[in-house]
Amino acid sequence: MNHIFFLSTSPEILVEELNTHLNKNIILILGLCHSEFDGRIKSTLNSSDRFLIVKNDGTIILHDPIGLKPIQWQKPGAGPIKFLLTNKNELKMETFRLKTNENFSITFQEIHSALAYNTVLENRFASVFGDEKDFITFLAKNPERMEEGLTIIATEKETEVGYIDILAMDRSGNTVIIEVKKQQATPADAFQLQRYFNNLKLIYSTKLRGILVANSVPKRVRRQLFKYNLEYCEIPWQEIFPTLTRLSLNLKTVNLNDFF
Amino acid sequence: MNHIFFLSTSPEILVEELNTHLNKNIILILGLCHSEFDGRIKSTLNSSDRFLIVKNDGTIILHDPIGLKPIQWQKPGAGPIKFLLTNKNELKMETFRLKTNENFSITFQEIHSALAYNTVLENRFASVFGDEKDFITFLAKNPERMEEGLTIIATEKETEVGYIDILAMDRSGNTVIIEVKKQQATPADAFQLQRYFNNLKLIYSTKLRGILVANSVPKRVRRQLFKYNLEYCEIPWQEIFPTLTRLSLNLKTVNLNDFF
DNA sequence: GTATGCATCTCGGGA
DNA sequence: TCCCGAGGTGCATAC
Repeated sequence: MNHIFFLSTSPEILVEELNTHLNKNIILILGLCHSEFDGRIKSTLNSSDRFLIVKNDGTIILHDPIGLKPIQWQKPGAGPIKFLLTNKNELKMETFRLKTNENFSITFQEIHSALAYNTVLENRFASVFGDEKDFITFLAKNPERMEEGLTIIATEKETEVGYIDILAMDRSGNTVIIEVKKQQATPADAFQLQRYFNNLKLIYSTKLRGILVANSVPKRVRRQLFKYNLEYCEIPWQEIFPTLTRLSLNLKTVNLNDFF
Repeated sequence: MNHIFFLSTSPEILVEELNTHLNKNIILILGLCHSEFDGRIKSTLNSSDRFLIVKNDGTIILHDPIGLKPIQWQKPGAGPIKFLLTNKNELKMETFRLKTNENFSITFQEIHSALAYNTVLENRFASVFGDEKDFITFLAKNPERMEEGLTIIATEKETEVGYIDILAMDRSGNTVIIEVKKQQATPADAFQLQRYFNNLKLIYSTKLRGILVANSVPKRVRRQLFKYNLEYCEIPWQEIFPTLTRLSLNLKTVNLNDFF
């Protein structure tokens, strides 16, 4: 059973209500507010109609009428959050995070609407398919997509300068460093490969190759790779992975049919 | 004047109401839902109590009861968004972004609460102090914080391999490349400096130094820098800048340049 | 429009 | 805990 609590828009009443709901029920407040965050950065907002969410884990999210990212926020785990009345009888939220010395305060000059609610059914499981790890797994199982005759040695191999996505060996016995990017390659990606290459070159001398695998590789990045004797391989993962998910979904159906 | 519209929790009525509010008023729905995003990645959520925001610019934000980041979302500018009834009489939201071939749908098995509101006062101005640019400005005015006798030559200097944060000259006439990070340095930051260094080495030969300025520099990054004859300088910007903001607030009438 | 780099990045994994 | 790198990164800015 879920409960919604419609709260008062009068600050004096609301502040009491909020302090009973805080950390127990999720709080939503719509109103005219100004605010200030002072910590890792100092950010000041003038009066405007905004929308505040306060979750039970201490998450604070302040939204403007447009845009995906909140205009100000606080990560979970900071607290304690305090609701109080200013000497002008305005509702004020305050919080302070000791570790990072962060202050966050919001003052509501007007409350348009406020409510609290609790959730009973919380199923936080999310299945995700198609991230870089899935791409690496796919490539490790299908190395011929990159080059014939590749043998996978390791994935996520740790080195002094970072983790190498895939380490392989080619037909000619060269060790091959493979850096994988789901998206279009950037100059920074090429430098990342170069970083691994330079580090392992000290060990493998000339028997070493480096390949940047990406959804696409712009000319600028190709030239850069060429300059350092590195290679690239374009594999359109963004086209491949939807096909794979459908295949896996089809297989799941077959398994279910076996049960009936 | 601001308006709050409390909407029906009956799907049949709600779907009509939502289609009148869509793109005009911000919509909030609390309910039990499952959902799927299929585009750059495939993400599936099982039934759980969640909280949906639909803004007028097409932003869609779906929040779990905990956590800062939405569990699923859509950036502004995609649309069109559609609300409809499934054959089970459930409220369903659908949207499709042609350009990136992204599908996003949310199905509510139960509506706990729904409302819409419009905002009149929208003052989106936010003042921010303390980002990397401010750090660079501070260092350019206080080069002795990094090293005695430094003369600033340029900031944001463009090169073939990117922008150099600060270019300076030391007492001995060496050109100094300075890469600035507000936060803890990462191996990638060290390599970025190395990029600039290698590029300018062709011009300045041995009369060139590189310094990574950061809030802190982990040992592994120090070793990496040392290996390539690069240097680092730890400056706790996170401690310095709140002092600066307070000074500037107290002394607005005084010439700030006196302090820098 | 694309390219580039910062971000109060956030988040999760691994040592 | 710190460190490290991916992200449906988002987002502003420069071109």
